[in-house]
Amino acid sequence: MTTSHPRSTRKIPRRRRGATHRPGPEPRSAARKERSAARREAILAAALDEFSSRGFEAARLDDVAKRAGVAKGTIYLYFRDKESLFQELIRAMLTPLVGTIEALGAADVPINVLAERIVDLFVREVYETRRKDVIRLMISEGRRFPKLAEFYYREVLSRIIAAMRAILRRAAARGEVPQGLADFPQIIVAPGLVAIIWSGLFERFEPLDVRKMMKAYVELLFAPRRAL
Amino acid sequence: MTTSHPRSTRKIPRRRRGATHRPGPEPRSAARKERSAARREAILAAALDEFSSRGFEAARLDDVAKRAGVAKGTIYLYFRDKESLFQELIRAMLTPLVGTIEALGAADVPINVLAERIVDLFVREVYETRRKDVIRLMISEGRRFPKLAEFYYREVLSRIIAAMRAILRRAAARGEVPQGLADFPQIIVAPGLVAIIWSGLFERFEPLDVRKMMKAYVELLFAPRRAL
Amino acid sequence: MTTSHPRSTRKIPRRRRGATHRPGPEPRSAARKERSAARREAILAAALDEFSSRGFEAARLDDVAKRAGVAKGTIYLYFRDKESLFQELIRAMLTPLVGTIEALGAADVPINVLAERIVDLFVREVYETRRKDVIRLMISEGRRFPKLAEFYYREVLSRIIAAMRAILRRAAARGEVPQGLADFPQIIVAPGLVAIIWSGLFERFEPLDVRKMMKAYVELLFAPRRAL
Amino acid sequence: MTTSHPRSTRKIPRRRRGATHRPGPEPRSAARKERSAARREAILAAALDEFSSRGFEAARLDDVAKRAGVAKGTIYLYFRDKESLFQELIRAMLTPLVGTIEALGAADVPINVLAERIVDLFVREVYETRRKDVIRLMISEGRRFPKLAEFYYREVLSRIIAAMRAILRRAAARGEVPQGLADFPQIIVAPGLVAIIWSGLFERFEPLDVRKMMKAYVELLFAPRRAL
DNA sequence: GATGAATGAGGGTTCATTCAT
DNA sequence: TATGAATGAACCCTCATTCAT
Repeated sequence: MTTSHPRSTRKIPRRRRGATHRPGPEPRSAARKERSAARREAILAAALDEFSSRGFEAARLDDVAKRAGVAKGTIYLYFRDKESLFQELIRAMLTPLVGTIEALGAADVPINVLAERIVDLFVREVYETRRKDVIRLMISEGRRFPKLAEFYYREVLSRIIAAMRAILRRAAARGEVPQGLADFPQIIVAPGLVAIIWSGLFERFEPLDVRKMMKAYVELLFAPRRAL
Repeated sequence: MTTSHPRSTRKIPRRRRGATHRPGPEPRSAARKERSAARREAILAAALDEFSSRGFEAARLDDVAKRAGVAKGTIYLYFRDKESLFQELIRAMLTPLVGTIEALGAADVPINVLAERIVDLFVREVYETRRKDVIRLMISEGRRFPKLAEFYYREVLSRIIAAMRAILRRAAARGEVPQGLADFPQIIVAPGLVAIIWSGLFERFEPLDVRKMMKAYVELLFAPRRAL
Repeated sequence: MTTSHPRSTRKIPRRRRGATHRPGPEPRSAARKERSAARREAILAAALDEFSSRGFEAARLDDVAKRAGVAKGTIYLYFRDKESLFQELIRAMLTPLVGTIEALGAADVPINVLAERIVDLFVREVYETRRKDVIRLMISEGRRFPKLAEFYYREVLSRIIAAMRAILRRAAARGEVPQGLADFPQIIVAPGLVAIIWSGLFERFEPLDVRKMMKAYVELLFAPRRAL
Repeated sequence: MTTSHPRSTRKIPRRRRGATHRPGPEPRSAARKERSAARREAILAAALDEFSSRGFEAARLDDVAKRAGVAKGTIYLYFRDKESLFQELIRAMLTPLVGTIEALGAADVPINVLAERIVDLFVREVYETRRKDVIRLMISEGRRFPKLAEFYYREVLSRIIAAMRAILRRAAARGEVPQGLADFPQIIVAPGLVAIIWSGLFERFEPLDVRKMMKAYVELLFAPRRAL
């Protein structure tokens, strides 16, 4: 199952797309290459802004272009279409996370120390950056981009989960956490995700101190236990 | 042919969409009333399907109508516009939850017993029903409907949170959970939300046994502790 | 399924249609500027045709576009919406009239000479041109565009009336017309308007020789009088 | 030529109309007949209100029904469709005028006396009544209803014009007006029409005292002349 | 007759995408 | 490369008309 509905985002491409679309312009000189990369970045940044505040469908490439300081057509020099732009945006911002987390997980330290590091990483590298918005986008729009969800699962999530699982297994072996927990690493990241969702929807009614919440969570999880 | 662009004369739609829009046709006879209610339900059900699979913006009222077995115009007899349809959908399905949860929370039983009840409620009344989709919609689209988010916060979330807090305070008083937890009831519901998100995005890659996960979570949280 | 009807969350269109809407695309090169102006003219001309034969409401922008040889969306590059198109059409074509009439009125010649000139102006510059249709539109649709009516009154009519009044006062001072006439310059232009209305409605049953009618009118008005 | 455009108001009737449509319900008893006539009148009155304030296209039968205090479907018991309603409205209100004017014209009195009577008739029977609105409608919408224009020309205008012509010929024979005037009776009614148009468009900027204007006009036309 | 719920064609407007310059 | 004018498919919403009750 991809989506219950038979139609893709845009049923049939308006006009046939050339099969030879290059992922970006091929600049000759180093200066051009630099300028080109800068434009690409500008477009991605603008796209994040627009997608974040309006959602994928409602965001207008016109606005992205304006915000990026380029012409509408220029976007198409760097991205095949709106969907590509969206997907590349998510890929570009989430991919780097994996390595960092895997690296963290490799350290052989007590679970509560590790937990603190992970929380810190989450807050500094995700919650306090644009990555928060990207994850929110992934959560909100991912369902309609099965390919993207698949990529995200394969390249990001599954690896983070694997790292988590390894950590949890080691911790369980040491008696720091219950055995069964390694089966559900989702539990570990759940409050982080909820914080992201909360910040987007309800912050204005009831602010949330993420760091404090994460700390409370870690304490809850890894407080010394009587018998396991 | 040189005048500057004049502004539109009529800025206001011909008729103020009044606050008194009736929630549907007002049928005279009982038979009609029944039929009317059935249609309303059919439209809401169809809308949930379409909104769920495509998202609010991308969903087409044409498809909603087709799926509900009515003409496009009929939708407008029951809902003012697409947005109203969306919001009523969410309100109608989430509002009833509150009472049930508050009722549960009133019972003065040990936290792990209560937790089990709540998990059961969540699985049966949310996760295994269309409410799961509605919550997913709320998460995905809520940002672009501030009024809806506010309604949801005020009428649903804040009351659920209050109930949770009460439960957690009682549990903390008994030494069942750490003191600080009552400050972050979000922690308690986090895995439930994550399960909902997961089911929408990654179920097909890696199925999730919610009941088991929730059980693991409850065990983790409320396992007997050494010292708090 | 019982909540009262919620109001729409987003009451304001995504983007305020600003006061700074440009009157058309802003072409860089001279060639483009020319082409752009030509398109604008083509759209206005087509719009006049369609509005004239169908009326504002019944006219379809699709037909305007087809007649102008552009795509439907192109219209929106030059005009904010259907109403703007209509209003600009009227403004653009009627504004230039004022200067000409005021200039005519400045000449200090006997009333019957002046009258002849005005009649000639009316026939050549209005009755035998598209301006006749524009005035007919103004008469037919003006009621539903109060802003347009106001503009028309302020920028066109009141000035024409002022010019007429000046002329009539001078003529009255010379004993060429009764004193009271200056209070009702509408009387002077009445047959012209009636000719325009007639041409639209009854020409096919009974053609009207405007020039002759206007001549008869002038003779009637300004024939030498016994005593005033 | 009917209209320059090839399409009628509604290209093709949505569904075939029965050829046997009766112009109104056929009530059995006198009471019913009365009630039926009253409804018809109510609908016509409501239609006049709505058509007058919005124009034919923009007026909604829903509003007409509401204003008339009947259901939407009821209108179709009395009139074939929106267009019929419009046309019958105009016919019903303008037809009675003819007799009155013809009667007036039959009196053999000096032109200025007659003129005064006609002015009085116009003000009391047209300008100060709903007939003013009907004439305004005829002027505004007539172009798109060639059949109606034809009816109006044949049944109303041509007869009024004939009456006017007879009057003017008699007056010319007496030397009261120039010979040529009988060729253009439109001139006589022109200020009346202009007053109607003015009242709809510009009254709020500059009120017009019709009676005074008509009086000024009559004086202008029929003041004793030196030589004709 | 009278009702008003239901229909569905129609049209204004938007916006992703293209392409001439 | 970059631009932005132009395109036209798509979609929300309206409302004349029908017809079951």
